Amino acid sequence: MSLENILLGMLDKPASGYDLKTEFSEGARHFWAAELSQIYPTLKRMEQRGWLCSEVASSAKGPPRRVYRRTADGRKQLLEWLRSGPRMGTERFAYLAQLCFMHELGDLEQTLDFMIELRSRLADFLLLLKNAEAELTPAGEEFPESLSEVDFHGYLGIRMGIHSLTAKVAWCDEALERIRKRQSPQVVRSAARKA
Amino acid sequence: MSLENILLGMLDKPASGYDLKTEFSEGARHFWAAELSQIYPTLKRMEQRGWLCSEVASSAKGPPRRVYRRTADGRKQLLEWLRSGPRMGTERFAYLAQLCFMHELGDLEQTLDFMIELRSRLADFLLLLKNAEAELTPAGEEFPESLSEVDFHGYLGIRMGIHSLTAKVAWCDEALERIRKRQSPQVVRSAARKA
DNA sequence: CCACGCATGTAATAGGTTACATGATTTA
DNA sequence: TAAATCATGTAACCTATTACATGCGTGG
Repeated sequence: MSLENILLGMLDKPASGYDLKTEFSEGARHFWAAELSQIYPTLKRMEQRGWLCSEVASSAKGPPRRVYRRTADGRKQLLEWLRSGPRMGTERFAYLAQLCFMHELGDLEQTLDFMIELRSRLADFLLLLKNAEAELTPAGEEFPESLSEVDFHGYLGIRMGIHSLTAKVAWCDEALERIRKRQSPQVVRSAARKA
Repeated sequence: MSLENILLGMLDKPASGYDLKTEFSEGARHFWAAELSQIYPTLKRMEQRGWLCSEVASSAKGPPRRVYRRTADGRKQLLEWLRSGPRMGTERFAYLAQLCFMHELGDLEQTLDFMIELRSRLADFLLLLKNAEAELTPAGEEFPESLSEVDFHGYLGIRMGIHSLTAKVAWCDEALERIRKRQSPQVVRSAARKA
């Protein structure tokens, strides 16, 4: 199960369920999503299996926290997963499916609106990743050779996301142009002369 | 549920569960994956809800086929989904998570092997999409304006996949170079002079 | 005192995978 | 006659989402 292994990977430092959820939300973990209601039972199950251990620590603000750390067995499990080769086939793009069937609406205007909204959402996400990248990038140094092993791998992951999202946003723009051209060829041609 | 709506979208022509599975596997439906064992019960459930109707037809080869077609209610449901705006947040990239935690192995050589394998898998998939694109592309015509509404939308979807995968493969190459540079800076620098 | 952020969880339901079970027809 | 392709499904299990329920501490 991927989530279990991802949590093991994130637990290179002790953390509570709440901490882990925060990490998922902050965009650093752009490759996966999980809700608290899934994280809590998963952590409990992993502890029962002996991959984690936990202790309750009182918190400055709010109720006491259950802090997890991974065991030797947990780390062993993580390494196995890492060595098992790239796990593919979990990709699912509902929005692409929607686009492909959009012709059923029989109205290109709605395809256009859809693509405008999609572009905006993808661009927002891209910005998030670029911020994460900026945090890793120290100014005026030999880069990325200067990074630690941990940050170097994080950097590779973030860059993959940035490349893919940049390409998607660019394609949204091209698609928008094609749709507008299809709607009214003349208008777009004169707009193109201005640009 | 996305799968239900996707099946509704695919059922613009009558088809059996087996037919639909074939369509998923052939790469034209690169945005989603589903197994037969999920498709059959889903179709049954949708028929009970009145979104589909079915009849058994004998087949030339093999046992008789249950052929589904969508009802007016089914089409209504599809249109609602299409009008609900882009469905985001279902993306999950297990392989990116693996890459980010790869430092735990403490051996860049394994990161390298991982990226080589990943690149090869992504490139294979890209080829599949390019073939699908070629099937839509008639030679020497006004393109894509000449396409039907259905094919135009399919074309947009395929192009999105091609753009994103091309970017990912390119990033694999850049990542491989960075990893090699980190392993042995001198070797790569002399190789770069040759190129 | 109320809203907000911190912090934990459960229950019900929905969605998805793997393994199993069956059987016809065609091609090598 | 054995393997491949066509064709349908069930059962057990695992994974994920949504809604609900609880309660502390701080700042306005």
